[in-house]
Amino acid sequence: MENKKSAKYEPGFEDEIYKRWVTGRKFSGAPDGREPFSIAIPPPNVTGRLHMGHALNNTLQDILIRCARLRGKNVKWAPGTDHGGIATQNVVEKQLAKEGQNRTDLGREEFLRRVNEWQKLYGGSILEQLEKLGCACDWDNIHFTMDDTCSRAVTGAFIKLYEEGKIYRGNRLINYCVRCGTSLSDIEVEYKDEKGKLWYIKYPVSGEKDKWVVVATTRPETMLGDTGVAVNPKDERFKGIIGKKLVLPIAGRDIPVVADRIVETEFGTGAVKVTPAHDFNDFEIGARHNLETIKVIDEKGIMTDAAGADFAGLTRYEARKKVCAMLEEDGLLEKTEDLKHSVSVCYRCGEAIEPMLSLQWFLEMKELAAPAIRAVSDGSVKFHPEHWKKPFLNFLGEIRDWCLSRQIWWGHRLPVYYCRDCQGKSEEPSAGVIVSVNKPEKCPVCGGNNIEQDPDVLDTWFSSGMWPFEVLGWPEKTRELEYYYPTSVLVTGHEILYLWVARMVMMGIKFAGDIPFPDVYIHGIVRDKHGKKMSKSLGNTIDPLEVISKYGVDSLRYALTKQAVMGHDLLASDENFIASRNFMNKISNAAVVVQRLGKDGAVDTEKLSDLPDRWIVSEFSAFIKSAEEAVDSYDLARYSRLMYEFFWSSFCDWYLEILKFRQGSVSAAVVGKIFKELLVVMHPVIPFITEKIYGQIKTPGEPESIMDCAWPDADVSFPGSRDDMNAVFALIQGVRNIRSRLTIPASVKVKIIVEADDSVVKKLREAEYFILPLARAESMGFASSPGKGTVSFATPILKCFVPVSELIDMDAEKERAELEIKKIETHTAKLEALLSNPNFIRSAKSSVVEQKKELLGNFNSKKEKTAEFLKSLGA
RNA sequence: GGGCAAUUAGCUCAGCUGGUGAGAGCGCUGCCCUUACAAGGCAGAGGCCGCAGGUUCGAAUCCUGCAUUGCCCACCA
Repeated sequence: MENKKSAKYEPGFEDEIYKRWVTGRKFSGAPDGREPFSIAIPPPNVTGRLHMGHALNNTLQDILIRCARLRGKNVKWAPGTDHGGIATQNVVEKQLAKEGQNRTDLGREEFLRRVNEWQKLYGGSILEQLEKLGCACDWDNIHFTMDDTCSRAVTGAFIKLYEEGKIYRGNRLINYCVRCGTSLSDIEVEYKDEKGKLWYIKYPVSGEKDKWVVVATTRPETMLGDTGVAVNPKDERFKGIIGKKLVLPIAGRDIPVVADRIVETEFGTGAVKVTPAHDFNDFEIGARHNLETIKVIDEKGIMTDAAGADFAGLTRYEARKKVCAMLEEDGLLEKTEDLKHSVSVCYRCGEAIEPMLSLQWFLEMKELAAPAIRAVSDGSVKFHPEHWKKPFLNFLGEIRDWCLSRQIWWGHRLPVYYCRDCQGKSEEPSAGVIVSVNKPEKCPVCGGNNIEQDPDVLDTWFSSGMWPFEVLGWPEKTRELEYYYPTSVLVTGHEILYLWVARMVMMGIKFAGDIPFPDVYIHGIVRDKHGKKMSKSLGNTIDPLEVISKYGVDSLRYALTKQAVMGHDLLASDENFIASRNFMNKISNAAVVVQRLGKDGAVDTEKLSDLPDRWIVSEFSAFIKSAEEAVDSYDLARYSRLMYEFFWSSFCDWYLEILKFRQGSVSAAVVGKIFKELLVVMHPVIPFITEKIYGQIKTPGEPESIMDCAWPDADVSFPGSRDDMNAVFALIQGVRNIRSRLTIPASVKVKIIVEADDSVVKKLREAEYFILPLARAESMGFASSPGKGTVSFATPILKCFVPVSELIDMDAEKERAELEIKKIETHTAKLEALLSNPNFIRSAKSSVVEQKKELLGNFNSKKEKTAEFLKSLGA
């Protein structure tokens, strides 16, 4: 105790604590009579490595979980991983490529074996990284979107939807990524602004000399698949040409001119080439006018035979060049213009999407969306912040059918089988289709055994859409499902609102019979210190694990949380982590003081007599209340800022400083109690340091772990204590201000003389034991005639004089006093005007009026006292 | 084209269900290694709260318009 005890915050102790939590089964949840609180983790991809987004997302969840647990709820945080279809397949394929192989070399079975192997080896590392973060996940129940439970759920759901006629197979225009080799749903497509060109091409009118229609296009290579040209029916320029035929250049085919309202007269030439097989608009135009569809680009991005002998086998980009060259040669290329337009790209690899006609499986969405729309509209599902509600509803309202099938191998294979014999007998798309959990022995129609399973797998989002009830055991009617579903809240970023959240709401209502969660807490994204989005290609990523080893997990968690203001992105910078680390250091050090000050013990906080005790207890209660409110409204940034403020300013800067000068043991007991309870309240955000310190200061009868402590009560407070303390603070700060202004060295003690009412004097006497040391004063006297050579200041309830004859600068002091009076006058003038305004008196709440009156009184009182001081200076 | 958000101290951001010397962290200035903490303490400087209107007794806070930035959605051939 006599030796200086180093309390520097040195991370590195966390793993051991985490191990204790796990072996102590602190994270496991099982149904009981308490109120449940559950969260299904947004499952990271098995390929994932912890990034700042994960760190933020999981820290926030962990805070909610730990908080709920401390506040007496039965919590369950269900962890797990997502198989991540395309993403994972891409990763393994890349690895194969390094070995000079590709997946077709291996064959489906062997490839899947490799992915599984890979997944087993690396898939768990993301979860280990969550442990590093301190996440209180229920590790006894880890799920994986391709484990047995999830697979059963997925197949069951698919079959049910098929039997209800919501899943169908159709030849439709879909988005296809030629690099990933699969179709994508419309929301897996991203748009990128690009500088492109607009080519103006002449399409000669069939049978008429020197007459042509000029069309503008950004993709000249698709003209090989043109089966029409469309113009707006109201466009006067094309009145005579509608219904005529044009000769498609290069191909030489005749194509009709049709009128369609979708065509903008303003854009380009007002005439659009129509390629129904490779453009969504064109597809619709084609459908409306019975135009042929000619597929000129295949799934590999290569021109098909239908593109003509000159082009078949070329890539789409080679074809573009050649088409342009040939048009130029024929004099049919009128001009080209630069054009900025948006290009659709694959959200997994960034490759340009090729819209194409393709036979795929779709899920009819309108009916599924309807109850989800209702749930969001009536507030059964709420968004925090609320402004996401509108775009979410908008998405659901305009939802299109979901292309479910993916032409990759890694994923849930469609539970769809084809009887090749029956298929051959009919043109019907449903002919020979058998949807079944297992491969049927024989065809139920023809009895044959020429049966093959569909090679495609399901969109990975289909299985994650069922996550909140999959993790609780659905379709089994488990006790957990019964007890923990719906989960309490979903914590996620906004980038997967449609891709994932919307699907969960729809599937939850459809299959689990209820919304999956009543609250969706949407946080921002973590950017670099310049506000740029972090990306590997920019090289500006910050590895949370590095931050953890450098500054400690708690520092990372705190730094992220304090910035997690609803609706805002956050910045990851060293400055932030350092500030957090300093906070941890302060806590470590405060623990030393608290321990030295002594013992804990039973304290009746309701019978405290010492002002600072009464004050800190009241402040603490107020803090807890605000902290609870903050957590209940998912304002975790506020929660963490509140704890910082209370701890640093109220607890350390004032209370601990005061206690150093207090005799007796009551305060020592109070400080122990409050500090311990403070650790409990801070624990959800900074779990490790609080557990560590708790372990050091806990007394024998108390729980082993801070996780089992009770959340403190917030109902003790002493009404006048804040005012009284503020008055004392004002006195101390006034004296310190004078000391600083006159650069009185710390070693020199001053005398202070106070002029005040008896009641004030009495309180100051009681507080004298800490006023003197904190103001560095040797004595505090009470008098009304301080004599010459003093510097002074006033608060509303007292005047204070500090004799400093040899240091005083009369002119400067006068100036200060005059300035102070002027400042006060500007405020009193405003207040007086306000209070003499009958409208204000009439309309404002009486409490506000009272408050203003008091404020004016305080100003006046202070002004009066300052004026007296000015007078004494001889002004 | 439509929608949403942001704009407050040199920097990064709180505050915004209207109530009156506008807050924090970092940075800056001055004094202090005062036996928890220099990763600290104390005291300061620094803000027409984006611009222009409006509502109100009262606006950083509500409304309208504008500007700048960012994001989302859309059938920009």
